[in-house]
Amino acid sequence: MMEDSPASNFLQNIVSEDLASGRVAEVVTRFPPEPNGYLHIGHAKSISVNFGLAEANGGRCHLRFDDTNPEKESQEYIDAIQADIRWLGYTWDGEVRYASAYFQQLYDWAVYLVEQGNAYICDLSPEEAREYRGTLTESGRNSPHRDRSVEENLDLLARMKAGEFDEGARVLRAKIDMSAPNVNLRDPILYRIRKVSHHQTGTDWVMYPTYDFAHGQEDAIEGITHSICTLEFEDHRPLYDWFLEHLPVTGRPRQYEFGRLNPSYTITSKRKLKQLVDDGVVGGWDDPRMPTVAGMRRRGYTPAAIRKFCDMIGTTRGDGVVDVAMLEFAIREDLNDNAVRGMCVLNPLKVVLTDYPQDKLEELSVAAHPNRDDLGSRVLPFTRELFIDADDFRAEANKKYKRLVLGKRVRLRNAYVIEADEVIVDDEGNITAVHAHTIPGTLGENPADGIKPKGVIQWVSASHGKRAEVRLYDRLFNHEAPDKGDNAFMDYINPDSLNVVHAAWIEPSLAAAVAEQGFQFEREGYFVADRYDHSPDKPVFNRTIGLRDTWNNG
RNA sequence: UGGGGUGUCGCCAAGUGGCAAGGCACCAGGUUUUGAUCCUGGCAUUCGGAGGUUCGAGUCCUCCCACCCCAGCCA
Repeated sequence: MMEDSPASNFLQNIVSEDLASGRVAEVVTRFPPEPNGYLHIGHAKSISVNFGLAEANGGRCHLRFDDTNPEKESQEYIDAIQADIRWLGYTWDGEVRYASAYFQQLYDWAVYLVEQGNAYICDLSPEEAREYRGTLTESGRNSPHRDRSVEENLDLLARMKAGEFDEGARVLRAKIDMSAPNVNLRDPILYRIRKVSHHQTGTDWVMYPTYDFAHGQEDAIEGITHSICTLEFEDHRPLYDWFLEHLPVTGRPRQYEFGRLNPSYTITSKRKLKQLVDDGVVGGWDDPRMPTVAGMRRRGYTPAAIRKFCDMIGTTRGDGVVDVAMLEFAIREDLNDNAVRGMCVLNPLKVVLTDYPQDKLEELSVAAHPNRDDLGSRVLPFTRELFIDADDFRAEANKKYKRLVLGKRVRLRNAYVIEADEVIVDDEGNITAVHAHTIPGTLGENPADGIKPKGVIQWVSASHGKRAEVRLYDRLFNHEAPDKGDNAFMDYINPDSLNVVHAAWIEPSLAAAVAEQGFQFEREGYFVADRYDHSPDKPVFNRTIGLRDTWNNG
């Protein structure tokens, strides 16, 4: 096995050079979510990049809540985000950090900027400010308040902090350049008045710093060396640097951007994900169909698979759409290697083995995994009456059909080869049962007469099997790029994204599964015992992902 | 004639002037008590386009084209 050296990517190259040249002695990164929603697959990528870069280079990674806009944030999100990061298997350095813990320092720096003549209080209304800002192709105009004296600005700023002004009445702005081609540099807003309680600081503040005035300084305070974000912040980098240059900060972090992850058939806009939750399209942020970390967890995806996927797709400055098939591959690979096997019949059809004694019971000991002896074995009760899947029987079929057919043989997985003799039909012509007989001596052996069955099917003892609820999930959207356009994503909801089988049959050992344990139900796919609803008395499994299926002309 | 980015196989992605890695997907075989796994083989005379420099260019230069981001008192 090759040593898994850190995947080569442009960020690793930068870090390597910085370490080699001595620009930094240690790599310190940070994952800085705003607690305004649950983490999704895109965040998982960012976490993988930030924690991964630190891990691979003997550095550290901080977890910092970028909580500068209390209106949309909450403690619920803070708790969920921490749980998700831990579940993914990452450990942040030291305590959890909060941008809000730096509010006083940030305010002091705002005062400093005013004193230096680099910031001013502006009384323009939001509408006026927009008008003064100009457009992408036309220069902006200076605010009429741009040349207030330092004294007046200091007084106004203090009164703003004291709560004398209404929301929207005034803002603090940096004095940069209203004609800058980069719109972010046209006297950006540093502070806005928001008379709302903050989940961390309560009512201590009535004004809050904007992302631009906070982020770089937070990084500097924490000694972050490489501040990694996504591409859309690229235009903010000049501003990020401007503050670091004009403020008496000690650290000198640098911002680098990489391309956002966009898996096909999924949405990664927090606003849209929230809408799915609020509109009841899904059961919640952790609905197994959601691309959230909590949703993927409940779906049965594993941390190892998610991390593998993040490594597979690389880290670049491109902004393409990654085929979800890659994510699915990572999930299947991990589960195939590690999940215990079991048998489950989703659409039961009774099979009566007419030659098998009514009261006979054989307890077959079979491998838990086809090529992992270390995973042990399980016991399968074999009896006269069994259930097989209705799709695995046909009165007649062509030779491509490798399952049970009247007058033909099939191997019952881990048990006997049987041959179908008769179809039992009810008054309306529906098949209610199949009568069959076993081929003697076929337990672990091929038929003595040399007539090998063409196929193998799963089964569950009708008398010893357990009932279970099985939730079959499929992709939430039936459009490759549902995120394109404004609200079109609601039109692309897959109406068949959830199909609940209320009375499936599972082999008895599966009922003992512990919540979140993953299995492969042979020939059906990978399933996980539901994190919340599963219990031995009332087993509930979620389909994580189907098996790869190349039998495409049934 | 606003600024900033990105363009290498259907998708992701190596490649940093020397003769186009790899993965996913797909196709064709083989093994198989899972139509799974596994194994073998196939899959870019060509790198957005056109010129140019060079013995030699995906890599350098010029021009052009396409797509993405930015005009929140969101992040």
